[in-house]
Amino acid sequence: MQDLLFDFISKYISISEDEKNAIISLDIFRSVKKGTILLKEGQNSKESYFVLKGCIRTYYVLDGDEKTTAFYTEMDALTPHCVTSKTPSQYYINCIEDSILLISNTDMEEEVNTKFPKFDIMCRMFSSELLAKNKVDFDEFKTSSPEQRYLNLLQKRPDLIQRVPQHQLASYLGIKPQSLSRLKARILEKDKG
Amino acid sequence: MQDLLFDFISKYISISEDEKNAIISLDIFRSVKKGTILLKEGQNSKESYFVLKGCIRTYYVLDGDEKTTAFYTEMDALTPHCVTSKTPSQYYINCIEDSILLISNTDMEEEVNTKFPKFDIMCRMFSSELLAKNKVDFDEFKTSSPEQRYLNLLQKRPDLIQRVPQHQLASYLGIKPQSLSRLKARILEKDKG
DNA sequence: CTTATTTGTTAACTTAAGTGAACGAATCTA
DNA sequence: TAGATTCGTTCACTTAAGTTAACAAATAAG
Repeated sequence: MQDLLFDFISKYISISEDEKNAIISLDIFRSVKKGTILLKEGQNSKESYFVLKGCIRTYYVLDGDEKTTAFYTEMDALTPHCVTSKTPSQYYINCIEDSILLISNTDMEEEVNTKFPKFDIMCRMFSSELLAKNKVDFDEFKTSSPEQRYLNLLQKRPDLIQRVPQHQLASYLGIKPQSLSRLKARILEKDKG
Repeated sequence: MQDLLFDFISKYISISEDEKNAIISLDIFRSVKKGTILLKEGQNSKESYFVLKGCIRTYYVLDGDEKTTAFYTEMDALTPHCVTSKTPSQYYINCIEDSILLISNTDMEEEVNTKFPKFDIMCRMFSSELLAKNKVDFDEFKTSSPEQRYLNLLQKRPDLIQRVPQHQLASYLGIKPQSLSRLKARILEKDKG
């Protein structure tokens, strides 16, 4: 399982056996049960997550109901806003499948930098890449209709549509569950005719 | 004008006079005229931008018309997706006001790191903060209606509504120009009644 | 196994966004 | 300055999403 992580890191920087052992010694791999709440609204967490296996989601509670805004699956990383801004979290993080996560804490930063000095460089490459990607996703969202967004998701992350409850998918697509049902029926009708 | 940049950097790391001089010696400050196209679709640019004064926008050309997806104003930074992904750009970048920009090139990276070793650390802090913020903006967009998005913009970036053409604002809000006009009229009507 | 809760779909109705066209007003250009 | 283009708004009409409610299927709880 850790090999997945090292393969991932190798995409950005070269990594020695010593560094691999140093990372393992940090003891940051966690097995997390489906349903676990990793972060609650109002909390001041310092934890970041990297998904090795499974799925976690972020959601807001607005007017009493949940609005799911993102899913993180294999090889996705998430540093909650509250960690960088040092303000209470506006949203929840929830583990929706039995998962294996890498959980790091900003308090460990000094230790990480000592044991693994290339950490900053790697993070800079990684987070600037993620930022650019996130912007493109946002652009795509802005410039397309709900139906196009659904079709796009079907292309790019077909697994999500299978592994995730529809009502969570709906808010992820920026619409209501009823609209998602209708939209899917509409598409199916088109394919027939 | 450069003081603006140094004040900005100081929010993340401490910076010495020597380092300030080193940054100035990189010769990266540019005055750019309104209307200038900084990046075109299909180009493989290595340039990143930091706005000291003025405004630049990113836009796509889809089915022959422009879709504006973002505006960058004072103290905003933009590394185009093509720079990190090393693939041709999907979008344009356009200077929409006479501006003063800091323009850096990935070819300069080695020189920057020599002259200003804290650069990586600063970038990591900066881009991970930006990433988290961008996600929150995306979340907000997903969970609100066009009208709410407009009212939200009115609160958070009232200057944008003044300084930017309405048809560009419309696609930034994910709607058509006609819908933006209608939506504004609707709000005005509500305020009266 | 039975009951309660959650989840997904369908339907009727309301509301708002998309579309295509028209029209001044502002801006640019020759 | 005259003519062309761009820009913002309005209108009538179409299309699709929001809303409220009902109901069946799947899942969880007792």
